[in-house]
Amino acid sequence: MNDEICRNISLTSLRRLPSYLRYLKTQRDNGIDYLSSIIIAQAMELSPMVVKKDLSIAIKVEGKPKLGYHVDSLIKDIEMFLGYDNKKDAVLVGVGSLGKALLSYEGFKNYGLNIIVGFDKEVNEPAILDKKILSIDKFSNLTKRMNIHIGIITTNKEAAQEIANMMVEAGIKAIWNWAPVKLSVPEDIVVKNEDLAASLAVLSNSLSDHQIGGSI
Amino acid sequence: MNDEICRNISLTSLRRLPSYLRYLKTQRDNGIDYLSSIIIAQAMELSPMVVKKDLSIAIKVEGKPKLGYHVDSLIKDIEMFLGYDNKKDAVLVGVGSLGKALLSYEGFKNYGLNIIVGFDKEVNEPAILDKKILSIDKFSNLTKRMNIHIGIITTNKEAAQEIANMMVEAGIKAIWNWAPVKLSVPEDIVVKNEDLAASLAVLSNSLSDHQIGGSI
DNA sequence: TAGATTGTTAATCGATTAACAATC
DNA sequence: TAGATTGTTAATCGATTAACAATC
Repeated sequence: MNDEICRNISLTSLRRLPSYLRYLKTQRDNGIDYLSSIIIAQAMELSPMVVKKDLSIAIKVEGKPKLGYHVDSLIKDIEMFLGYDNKKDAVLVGVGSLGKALLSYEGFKNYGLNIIVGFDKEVNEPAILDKKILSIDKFSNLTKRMNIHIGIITTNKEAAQEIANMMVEAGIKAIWNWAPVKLSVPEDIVVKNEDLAASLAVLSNSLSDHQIGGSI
Repeated sequence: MNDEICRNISLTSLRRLPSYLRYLKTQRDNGIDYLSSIIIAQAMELSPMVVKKDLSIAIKVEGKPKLGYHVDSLIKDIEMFLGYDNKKDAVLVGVGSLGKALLSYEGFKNYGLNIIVGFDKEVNEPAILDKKILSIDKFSNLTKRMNIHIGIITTNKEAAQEIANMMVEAGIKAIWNWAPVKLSVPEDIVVKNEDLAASLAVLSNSLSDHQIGGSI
């Protein structure tokens, strides 16, 4: 009766989309025009059902029975869905070794993310590759002026909450937090925690005696 | 009838354990002796039920009705369960900016991981902090001799598969892969992919119009 | 046309949430 | 004892898997 019941986009599907993209691009570069869910599933070690469900959330150009999915269209659709088409600007605070690593990571531009500048308390070097490093004093002003909505925190855990507050004040809407703390932010701010300890726990567990059920 | 049916340890529970640990340690340092699931849940923005279920997978010393959990015992139990008690040695291949960041990340020692050495094709500096950097030629020999079972790949995507093969040959059992490729390894090798693109997809999605249901 | 693969609807499975007896 | 909080067993919820009609 109600057509507006929300489309079921699962978090796990969303997480898998970037890896489909990687695979599809390599196949496109090999000159492949069409791929079936069966082939994709084999290559990515998933079941064809999962592939079909996942792709269905992003797809505009439907697959063709017997042929499969048109690779070029599929890539475009997924990129569109993931927002890789319109580059998103981000700022980073905390130019330690991790901050430097993210600032110099070339891959982000493929994913629609553009870290335009790094901030730190002390500016020891003027830039990392082509990214300027500025004093934290200039954060608010620049972020507001450039209307930036994504902030990346790579400070130590002591500074993280303070930086988060500053980000919120400056109009940041989404925070990618690499510091090992739980940030408290207003409800409308999205926080994605990159928890190295949690990753490690999963890996470590797989080497121990008491093991969780599924695959990682 | 069958007592041996596997205990249900969920992946999500496992991932949350490190953050309990962080919270419990701060509270212990504040001089708190007992904490109830209700208090913990509030602090971590979970429901008390989730807390009780999560803790129950790791716990040896039971909580006390009316009082709650004994913080010290709880910390010890979780650390034991996560294997933080016996430090695990790991080796890292690919001393680019990301590799350097991981080599110099102080936090790992709290999580029972000890990256003892970094390898690269070209050795531009002899060490990062106290971690030696060695030529990749020495990988197999050293890894076998020291009987190391965890390998971290922070190379570019072109080199990753080759390095994975080398690791497997040298007796590595678990691989933490930061390169954006799907590695193919024998079935008994555990691979944990750290997929920056997937993280970013989730963050990015939250800023867009078509949004997934749950919280991140 | 026959065979293969699609998108979708129904069944299964597993994790989260709720309910509750046990107990300090 | 009464109240609070535990651990556990049952109900709900959501995602994964299976089944199948539609179609190229």
